[in-house]
Amino acid sequence: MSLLVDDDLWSAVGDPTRRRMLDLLLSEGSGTATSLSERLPVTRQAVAKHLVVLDRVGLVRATTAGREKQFRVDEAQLARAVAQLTDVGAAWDSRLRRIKRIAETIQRGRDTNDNGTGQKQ
Amino acid sequence: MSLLVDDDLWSAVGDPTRRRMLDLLLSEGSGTATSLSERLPVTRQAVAKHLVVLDRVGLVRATTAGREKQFRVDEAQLARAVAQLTDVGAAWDSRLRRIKRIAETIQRGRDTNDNGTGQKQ
DNA sequence: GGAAAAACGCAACCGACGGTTGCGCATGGC
DNA sequence: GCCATGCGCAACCGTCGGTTGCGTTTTTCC
Repeated sequence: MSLLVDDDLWSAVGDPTRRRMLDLLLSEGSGTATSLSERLPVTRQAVAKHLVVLDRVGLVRATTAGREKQFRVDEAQLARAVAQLTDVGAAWDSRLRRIKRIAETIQRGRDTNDNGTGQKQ
Repeated sequence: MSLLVDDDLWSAVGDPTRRRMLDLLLSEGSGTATSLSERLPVTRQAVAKHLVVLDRVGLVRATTAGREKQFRVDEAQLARAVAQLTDVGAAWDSRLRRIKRIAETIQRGRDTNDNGTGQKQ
């Protein structure tokens, strides 16, 4: 009921650029700040900042090799993020279903003159 | 594949305070900036700003009655947002599954020395 | 009817964030 | 050894979430 959501994880995934970065890393296996920036509409420095954020919440991990720093997705952590997305979605969905069911019941019943919905003043 | 996500809708839902506001509006049916702010750790003005954002993307609608401005969730639009959450989640989930399957195949086969996944430099 | 209170809107301000430009430093190829 | 490549650090800018302060309108109540 209380939707225990890790706000850090969520907000990490909340940024559209970071989502595209995760998409790229997933589809290509790994990438550096430079390689990712070539496929994104932002500069390398912006990508590097996002990588710091993603690393801080554990969604990616880096392996330094010489002058290159390869990043790849931490699959377990991304799975956790996905679970949170679907959890919140499911919670809202169930509430919406319940509301719709109640609305239909009222529509059928018409015993209560409690003005439940869109009554304009 | 391209995950056509409405960034405005997503970012509206991306903020934790706005998520809590939607939760409150769903569970209580409706609310004003003042009533919501009493149940949130932020001021009325902050809530009012968030309501503007939510209204702009169509997630809530307002009905003014005298000095009060009642907000309620637009269920169809929230349903769209939920669909986007689950879509992105499903896309990542399927990629994760595919990666895991490939990893297992490599683990079993050991014919390719193409270092596809978690090979530490 | 008039004063106080309740609800709202507007504006200024502040810190954090996404993004850019510019520079310096290390590593690798020739 | 030299130069290109990749990265990190710092300064700066606009936007956003949040606050405080003040003014306006509507309701309440004597």
